[in-house]
Amino acid sequence: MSPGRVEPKAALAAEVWRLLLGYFLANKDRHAAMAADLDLTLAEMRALLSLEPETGQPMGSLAERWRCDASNVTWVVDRLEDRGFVERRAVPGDRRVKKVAMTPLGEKTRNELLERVHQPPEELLALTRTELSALRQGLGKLVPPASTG
Amino acid sequence: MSPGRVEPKAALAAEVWRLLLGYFLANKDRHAAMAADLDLTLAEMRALLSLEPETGQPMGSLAERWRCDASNVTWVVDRLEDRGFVERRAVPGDRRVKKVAMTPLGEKTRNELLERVHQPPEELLALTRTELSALRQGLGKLVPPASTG
DNA sequence: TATTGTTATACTCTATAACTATA
DNA sequence: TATAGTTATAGAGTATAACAATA
Repeated sequence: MSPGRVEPKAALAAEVWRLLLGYFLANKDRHAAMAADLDLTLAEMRALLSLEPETGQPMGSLAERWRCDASNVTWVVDRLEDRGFVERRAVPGDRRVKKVAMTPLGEKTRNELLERVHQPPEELLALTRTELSALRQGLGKLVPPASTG
Repeated sequence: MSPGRVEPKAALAAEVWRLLLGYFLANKDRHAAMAADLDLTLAEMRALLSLEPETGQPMGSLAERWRCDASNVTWVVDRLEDRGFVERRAVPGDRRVKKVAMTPLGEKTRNELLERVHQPPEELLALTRTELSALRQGLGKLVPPASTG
C-alpha cells in the first residue's frame, strides 16, 4: 500500500509478465521441432494431443474444442486420416454424425508425442527444488484447471 | 537423492512444465486479440515488435532474426510498407542491401502495441507480492537474457 | 563467382458460402 | 425446416527455386 519503500506490485507483475512472454517466444520453436521430429505438422500435433483416444468425438464437438470452423475440422481430420492416425465412425443413433476415433497407430504416435511434450526442458530441471515449488505455487493460480490437454 | 520421502525433482519440474504449457495455450488467443484490436495480423504484430525503430535493419538480418526464409521477409515487409509502418532505405556502402526503417506511424503503432503487450493480465495482478517475487526469481533463470524484444 | 533481395510458384492452414444427407 | 458434415473457393503465411542487380 505504501509505495516508494517497496517495489510497486504492478511493476513486479509487469516484469514477471515480460519474463513469461520471453519464455513463450523461446518455446515456440521447441514445439515446432518436436512436431517435425515425429514428421507431424503443428496442426496435426495439436489435433493428436487433444483427441480423446478412447471414445471418439463427433466432428462438431472438435470444432468447438479447437475453436475453429467445421470445414477446418474436416480438413484436419482428412490429413489425420490420410496418415492413418484416426478414422471416422458412424454413430448408431444419428446417421448424420461422424465420430473421430483414434487408430492404434494414432494412439502410439500420440503417446510418443505426449512423452516429448511433457518432458521438461533442461533449464527447468536445472532449477532448485525450492524454485520449482515456488513456480508451481504461482503458476497454479494462473492456469485455469481444465486447460492442460 | 533419496526419493520416497520428498517429491522427486523431475516430477516437480514436469508439473511446472505442464502448468507453463497450459498457460502458453491460454494466452495464444489473447495475443491474437491484441493484434486484431489494432487491426494487425499476428505476423505484422510480431514484425512490428521485433524491429528496432531507430536504426533500421537489413532484410537479411531480419530473416535470421525471425528465423524464416528471405522471401518471407520480402513478403512481410511489403505488407508493413503497404500499411505505412516501415520503409525500405538504400544503404550507401552497398547498393544491394536495403534497410527496413520505421516510419513515425509505425513507431506510434509499435508503442501502442508494446503498451498492450506488456500490460500483465488480471490473473497475474491478482497474485501476492511474495508469489510474484518467487515467479520472477524462477523465471529469471529460465529465460535467456536477450529474448525479451 | 558470391551475395542481397525479389519474383514465380506451391503448400499449409484458416474461413465463408453453397451443398448433401439425414433428422 | 434445421442440423452434421462436406465441397468449392479464397486468403494469409510459409518455403523452394529461379532470377536480377550489385559486389
